[in-house]
Amino acid sequence: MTRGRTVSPTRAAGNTSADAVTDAVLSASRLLVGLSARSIASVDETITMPQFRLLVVLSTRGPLKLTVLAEYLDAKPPSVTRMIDRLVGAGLVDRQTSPVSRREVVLDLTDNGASVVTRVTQRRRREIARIIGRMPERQRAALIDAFEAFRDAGGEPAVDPAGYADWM
Amino acid sequence: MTRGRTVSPTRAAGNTSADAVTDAVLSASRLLVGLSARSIASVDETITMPQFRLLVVLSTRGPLKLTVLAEYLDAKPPSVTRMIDRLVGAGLVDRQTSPVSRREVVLDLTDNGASVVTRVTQRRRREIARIIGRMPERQRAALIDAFEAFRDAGGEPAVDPAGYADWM
DNA sequence: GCCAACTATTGCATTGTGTAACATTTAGTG
DNA sequence: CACTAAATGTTACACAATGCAATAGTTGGC
Repeated sequence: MTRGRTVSPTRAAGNTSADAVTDAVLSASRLLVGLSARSIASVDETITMPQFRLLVVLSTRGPLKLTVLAEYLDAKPPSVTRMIDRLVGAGLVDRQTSPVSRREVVLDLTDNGASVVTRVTQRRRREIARIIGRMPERQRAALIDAFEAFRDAGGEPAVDPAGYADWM
Repeated sequence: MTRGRTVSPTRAAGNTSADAVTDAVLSASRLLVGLSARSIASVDETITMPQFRLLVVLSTRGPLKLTVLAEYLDAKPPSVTRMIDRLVGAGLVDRQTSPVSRREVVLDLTDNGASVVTRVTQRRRREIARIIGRMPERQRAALIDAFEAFRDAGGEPAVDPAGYADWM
């Protein structure tokens, strides 16, 4: 009994524009994920993607207590406790008991941690700029418009009240 | 010494269109990743994203031996061995000693595994179609064009010779 | 003042990941 | 043909990320 072999599952029977969009976004995602990983590695080989994402959240949101940080990361507190353990060990995050409540802790970037975020971000931005530079001029504006439309249609807040670029 | 607090790191000083593109693609990625995760969960709560990705590779490429599968997944053989252990245990993958060489194994989807891929893919496509349906008509074509241009500028092969939609 | 709720941590389990060491099998070479 | 080298997959060990359950300490309400 031989199962039919499709060239690509998303291009199988019932092909709609959903497939083309999926492939397009997925390709772009692959590209950016790889690019981000390389940007991180170029600054510090030992920092993982989840760790960098945590640093970015602290960078954008400022000092946070653990439960709030966990919410932003969409993770559970135990996970975050352990990640923080490692990042404190690496000298990238500072953990202090809250001055207002002794059961809370306040997490913040160290200068070192802030520096990592800055350098990785700059690196990534440079790489992306290089790619955009190779795109046809006409496409550049269209790219942003189209994807913002997609994002809006998908239900993600058009503008995050607090600034929201912390995916990785 | 107070570190400056930027609203969004990618929008910090030196703001270029790279930032807008990054945010746009990252938002779209977030959207699709979440959507994919939900599509997988709706079919089988126990299947993880890396596992599903492996299933998709087997679905698109057909039976593979372990080292080749590992290459497609950009992973090392030991990782794949263990993932396969679990997927064989779950009845989604079939592992056979190769008929041509007794040191090779041939991995392939079981009917059950193929069914999972089909159902998750359909589900995901349906969800994406719903989102696209909410987009302004004019944007739909622009979306695909723009992202293909971005992907091409990023160096990813414009058309994968063997069909290449196995990101997750 | 005591009990309930909150906050973070620790214990335990699972998955994914990698490097190094290993066993088995195949291929090549003299 | 015999022996060695390469290929192939697995196992051993280590570590990051993740979650649930249990726990310790703290705070707040009544």
